[in-house]
Amino acid sequence: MKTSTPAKTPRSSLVERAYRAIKRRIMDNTYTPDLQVLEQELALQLGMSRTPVREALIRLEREGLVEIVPRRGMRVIPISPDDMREIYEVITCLEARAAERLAERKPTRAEIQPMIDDLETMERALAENDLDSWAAADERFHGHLLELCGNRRLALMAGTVADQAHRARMVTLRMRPLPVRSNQDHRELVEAVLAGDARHAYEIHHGHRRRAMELLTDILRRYNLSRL
Amino acid sequence: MKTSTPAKTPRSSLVERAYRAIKRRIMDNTYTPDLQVLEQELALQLGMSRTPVREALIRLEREGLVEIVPRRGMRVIPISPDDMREIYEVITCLEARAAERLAERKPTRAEIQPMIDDLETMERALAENDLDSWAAADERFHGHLLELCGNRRLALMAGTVADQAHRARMVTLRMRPLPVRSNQDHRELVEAVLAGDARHAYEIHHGHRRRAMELLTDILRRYNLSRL
DNA sequence: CCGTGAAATAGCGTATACATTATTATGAGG
DNA sequence: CCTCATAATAATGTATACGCTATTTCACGG
Repeated sequence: MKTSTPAKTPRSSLVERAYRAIKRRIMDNTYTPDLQVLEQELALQLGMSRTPVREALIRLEREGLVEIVPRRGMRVIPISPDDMREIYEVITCLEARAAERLAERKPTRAEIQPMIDDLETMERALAENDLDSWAAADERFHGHLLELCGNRRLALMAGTVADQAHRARMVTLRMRPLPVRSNQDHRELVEAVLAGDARHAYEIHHGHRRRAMELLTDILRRYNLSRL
Repeated sequence: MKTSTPAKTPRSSLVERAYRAIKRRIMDNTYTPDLQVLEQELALQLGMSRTPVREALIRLEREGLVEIVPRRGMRVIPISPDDMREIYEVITCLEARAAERLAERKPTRAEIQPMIDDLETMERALAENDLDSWAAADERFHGHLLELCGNRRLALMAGTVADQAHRARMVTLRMRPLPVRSNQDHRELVEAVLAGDARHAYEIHHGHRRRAMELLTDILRRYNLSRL
């Protein structure tokens, strides 16, 4: 009988490093949608050969972050108002269900402490007018909601599609009104979850995301940002 | 199984061929979850080198169909009752929204003709007790709903996660009661869509998928199928 | 100056080579 | 016969090689 332990994938593989590095540069807008970056160039910058770079690019392509154009290299996929709507529609369905599911589980305060921490960070950040810190905590809050909801596939998909909108959200961060209502929504969600009121949790979060969608698509349209 | 080929990539690329071939074998249960298939083996069978095989496997891994275990090759991911629940939960949110969206658009009968054709095929198949033909039309029906809903990201995600459950659905096809209610749901959905009644379309489809979820998870549990 | 086609170039897709490392096999000692 | 250390093996992860073809360059005629 073989007592073979499942071999672990090396977390520090070159593919993994390439994936992370390229993804980071996409997220922080180092690579903009008009820029073409060649495989060879990436390989050179990352100090590795084209092979792991290619494999990382395939992952990023599947996540909807880049497009691989033969002979042109990779290109970050730009976000139009319609894309934003598509993305938020998906997020809205999935996260609202996550909220509902989490509330159904009637978690203890300790279990959702990460969300509560994020909530408090957001409130402090808003009071101090620190939008960057607010945005970071907002993303963590939504991430924790997904993590805690208990459906890994749902979490993965919602996270993937949310990442597609990250750059656009950052760019528009200062074109939005202050996220006062957002913070209210977050607090109400936490309360509904703690109360185990699944229906209410669903409704709150659904409305929360839907309003964000309207807000963002409006901004993109108003400022004529069709290829963010 | 539908594999949208990015127009840019030559449809005859080896990666694409490998992807299709391996995916087909997974879907029709040629490769079962316990079977380990090595990269080299796949390459040999497909008459190509390991490189395109690896790239295809990365795609399949991102779609949640296989796991790549270093030194053990690829392994089809088995479906447990909990997995089935996760999958159907995602499908339920997304497809219900797709139905709602489609109805909102108030499409003409001609626009949704593909769905109507599938519907009729399903009704005929059920009358003739041809379950395989029914199942194929059922998949096409849901695929067409997604295609027509007008949100490509939503369609892609729902399709991807639905594919994860394909094998399990096929295996349990004959353990279910006859899909009489299913056909009713489908017809009602089409009618609600044609009437432009978005709310109703949402409710019908949501219930439809939720019932399917309960049915399937029950069957998996009852027959003790924990690694399908 | 502009359009056209041939030649040059570049970048990719795929194959192959190679080093690393987990797994299996081997063997000695108890 | 079993245990543990060590050697052999195998499959991967990554690098490199190479030919194909789209794109660009460039010469030349209109």
